[in-house]
Amino acid sequence: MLGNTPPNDELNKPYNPKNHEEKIYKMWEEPGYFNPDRLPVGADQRGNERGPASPKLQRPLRLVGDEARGESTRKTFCITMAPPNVTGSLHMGHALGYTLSDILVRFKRMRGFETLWLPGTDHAGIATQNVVEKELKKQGVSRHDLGREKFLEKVWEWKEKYGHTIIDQLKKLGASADWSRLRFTMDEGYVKAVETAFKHYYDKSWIYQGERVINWCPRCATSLSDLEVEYKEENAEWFEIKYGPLVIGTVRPETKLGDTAIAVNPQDPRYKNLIGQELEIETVLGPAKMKVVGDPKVDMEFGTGAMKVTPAHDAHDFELAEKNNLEKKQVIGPDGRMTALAQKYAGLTVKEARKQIVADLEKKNLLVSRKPYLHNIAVCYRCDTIIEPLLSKQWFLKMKELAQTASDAVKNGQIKFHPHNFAKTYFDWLDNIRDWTISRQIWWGHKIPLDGVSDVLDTWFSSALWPFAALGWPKKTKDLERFYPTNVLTNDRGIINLWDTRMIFSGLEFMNEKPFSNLIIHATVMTREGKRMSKSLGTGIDPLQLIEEYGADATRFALIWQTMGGQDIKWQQESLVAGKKFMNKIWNATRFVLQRTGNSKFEVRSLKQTQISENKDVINKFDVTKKTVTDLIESYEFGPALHLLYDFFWHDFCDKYLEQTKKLNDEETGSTLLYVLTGSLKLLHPFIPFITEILWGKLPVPNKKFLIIESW
RNA sequence: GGGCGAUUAGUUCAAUGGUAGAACGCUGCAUUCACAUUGCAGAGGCACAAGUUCGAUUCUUGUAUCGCCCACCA
Repeated sequence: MLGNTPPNDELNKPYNPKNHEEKIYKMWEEPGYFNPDRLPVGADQRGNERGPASPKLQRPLRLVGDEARGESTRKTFCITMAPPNVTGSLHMGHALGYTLSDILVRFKRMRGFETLWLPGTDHAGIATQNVVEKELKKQGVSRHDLGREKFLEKVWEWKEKYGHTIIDQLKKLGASADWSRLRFTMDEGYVKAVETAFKHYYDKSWIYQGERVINWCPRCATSLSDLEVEYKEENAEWFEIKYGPLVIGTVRPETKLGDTAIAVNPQDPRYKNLIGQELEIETVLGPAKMKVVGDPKVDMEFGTGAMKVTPAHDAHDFELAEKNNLEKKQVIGPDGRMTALAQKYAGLTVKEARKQIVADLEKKNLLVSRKPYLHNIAVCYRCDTIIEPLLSKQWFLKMKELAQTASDAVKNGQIKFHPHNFAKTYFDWLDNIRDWTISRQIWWGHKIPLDGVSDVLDTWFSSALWPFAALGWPKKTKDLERFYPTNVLTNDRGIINLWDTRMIFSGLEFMNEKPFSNLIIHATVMTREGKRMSKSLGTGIDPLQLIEEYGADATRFALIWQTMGGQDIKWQQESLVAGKKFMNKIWNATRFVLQRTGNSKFEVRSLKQTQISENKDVINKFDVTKKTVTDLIESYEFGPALHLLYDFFWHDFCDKYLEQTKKLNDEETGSTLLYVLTGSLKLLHPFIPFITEILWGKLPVPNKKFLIIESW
């Protein structure tokens, strides 16, 4: 079988990953070792051969999938891969997260579990639509020129062409995911899952349509959830404006055209006697009448203590208006321009209107003061455009009960966060939950399954179903039965509430069972200075370049080497050097052992009778190391596990024992060398899979399989 | 504003209620017999203050600095 042969080139002096990695990956993938249905079972008793592995030594695979199911008693282990965006390319955060998953998956596979790492990609609504729109723009075409149907065709075309980029990159990293099960959050079965989920909520009356003030991105022309809004500091101006007998402050004078009331704190001695009165107020649009309402949320200390109420353009004011039955005047439209209600300002952009209105206020002698003011502005997380809070009709999902079940599942220990601290982020969000705006006014996404609605669902609505939808739900598939609930999920802390929380309540709602037992929140890779890596700031490091230059093993080594107890990694290029050197050490130690044991009758298993105390020492030390490393991986302490292995292999095995054996030349030392080396390669394999597999192929081990499927 | 975490060698990080370790870097020596991507040796460090303790880098409290998350003040 093509690619099923270990590389038979000689072990040249310097280790060069480039010569090997691609070949090795094919050797794993083609026989189906990533696929739990095609894993060989049990030990093969046939061979007594020693010496380097030959392809003949590979025994035929016995299937453990559907065919052997009845008799299979092996336990399963499943991770559903956090599906990267189809628009994505691998960044350091991915590289770390996926390496961690791969370590666990390889470890469990070697421990004899039916192991599935289920991969997929996410359609990433707004992100993907933006990418394709940008492409079209180069040709001078907008999506509106094309129309919805044609535009969607273009997006699919784009997806077919570029959507696998990140998958190819994951393979370079060594990810042992079962690509034969690859899913996409908009593939046929997944559409069915989303529809089923929507219908379920709808029938429960948890999905409703309503008019609310939502976050609106004028550029993307869509609503956004609170979690999709980011804040930026901006130097603005603070205006104080005469409001009849009162003075109110604002940074956005243009929204005052939509004011329908004034709010004061009922405790405020200055104003409380005004509550309930209707004031005659001179505005830039002439005289207006405005009611004064009392609300304890008004901060007496802030500004003048009197607050204008703009129900159509502020979420809090909206609530106030609901409570007090106030009129809602929409003066800014979805295009970011003033509406007809703004009268003479209609058609102006927000910015233009502000300038004009301030000038008019001055003319009318209504502007009391203006001064520089530093504040936070809300911007779109995708395109950085300033968010306009707008009154808009959207679909919402009621969160109260879902939040409760999600909260309970973590409180009662069904689902564990690692590190546990992050559960706090989760509880805080759930405790202050608001209904989820699930509709988006873009074209690329899951259509809301109701007649006559052109909106699509928030991307996260579909991702929320991932752990079971990717296993086949709503169909009752064997995979679903076999692998759900999954064991572990790994991702960055940035999406705890965007994604993890929503998977948890979705799993509990649709499967009556948690989606995973352990949630590993991995470190964030920062720059050496401790700043966020960001493409736009040019502070990012491309893991593919590292793989190209140092090899996947050294890159994985460097990532894990720096993953210690703390949460952030300040990326150090030096750990790559350490990794590269370590690879070389392993390579050469193996060459040495082969020189000592090649063409001989050394047996891996004969060493237990050894009488030589030096041998005992190294063997005992190895056994302890093995036990500790196993425990560390089980408790997700990957960095310490790797440090321990490094220390043992380099300083105990190479520096001490290997040097000693140069003076001796008997069978016991040869066997001991083999015992410790082969054992070490196994322990190292999950971390640095390529080099260990190559070297494994060279060692005289009886009944040898590929290392990836050897027993731990 | 609220929360979480960090502060240890030149740098990035460990460990620890009683001699503080690693990697990379640095200095010296050695070796070409697995590896110069080497070996051996060496220099070099617990943010500050108070408390608990026989004893604190470790526990408690406070201060300072830094980072991250959440909220968002009209």
